[in-house]
Amino acid sequence: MEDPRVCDGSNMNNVLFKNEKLLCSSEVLDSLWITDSSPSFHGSTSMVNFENAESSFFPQIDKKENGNDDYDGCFHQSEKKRRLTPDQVQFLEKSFEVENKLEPERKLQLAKELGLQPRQVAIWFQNRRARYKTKNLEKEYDSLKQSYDKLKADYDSHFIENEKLKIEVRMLTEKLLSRDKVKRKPEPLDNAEPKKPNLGHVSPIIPDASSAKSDVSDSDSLHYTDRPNSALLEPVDSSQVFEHDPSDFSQDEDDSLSRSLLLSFPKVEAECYDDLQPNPCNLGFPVEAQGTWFWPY
DNA sequence: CATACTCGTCAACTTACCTCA
DNA sequence: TCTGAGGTAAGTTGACGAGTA
Repeated sequence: MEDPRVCDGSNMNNVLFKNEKLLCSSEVLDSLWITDSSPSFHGSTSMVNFENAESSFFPQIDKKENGNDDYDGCFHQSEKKRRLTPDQVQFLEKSFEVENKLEPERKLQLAKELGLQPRQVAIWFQNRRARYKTKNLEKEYDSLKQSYDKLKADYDSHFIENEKLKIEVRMLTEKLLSRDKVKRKPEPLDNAEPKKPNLGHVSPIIPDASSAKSDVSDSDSLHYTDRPNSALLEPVDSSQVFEHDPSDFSQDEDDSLSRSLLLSFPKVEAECYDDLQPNPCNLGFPVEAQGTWFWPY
């Protein structure tokens, strides 16, 4: 059914790689190019003379349906649209795969081979590029959605892990504080009183366990007793807090652990999630998910 | 050299037609 | 047979670059 003149490999190559050949051989171009001997192409009048055309594509177009009157008329703009034949489309597709842009020379060559007007070829390429772009966008969307879903899953698992760690920090903090209270009990009351006036301009040091936000940040200030005015910040002698008691080795260990936890966790969280926020796209997270990036301590 | 004009091409959008479930 | 949806060829528009007077 296919005319080997058009569809055999060598001929296809002549069309598809014409541009390359153009660069190296004008003779090849001449042989491919419009000549008087070409029965299927006569420049701008090619559509008028198709009755004599021997292109394999063209006879399928019309003779089935409309006879010779429409055979010519099918290319008049007033006529109804006609689909390209599968062979024509296949040929154009192969050409598109090679190069999706259409140089004028190639356009004319394809038009000649397919028995179409150069304008039809140009339009086909324009529409094909548009379809290609649409499909590409769909693919891109799918891939982005996949990435988003994966990131979301990661985020969710990190969030859960983070919640667990926060609970652990809170428990350890409370444990630490209750131990401090036990230590302070034997102290005479008048030792603490002179420091009361300072509390007026200093935030309370004892963290409120009921306030989630104060848990970590206040715990930080509790232990930064080496600051210059730490004496003013501390309601009790800081030396008592960090008093080294060789007899209570396990407690010391516990204290160190608590301290390191208190100091390090907020940092870790900040490092983990701060880099999510500067992303201008917010990684595509929905607004409701973005709200949880600001941890309520 | 700068400017204005023409021409060809492109992307984006729209319309009209065809096919098929 | 009718109909609506989807695909596709072709039209329209505006932007852009190259060539030219």
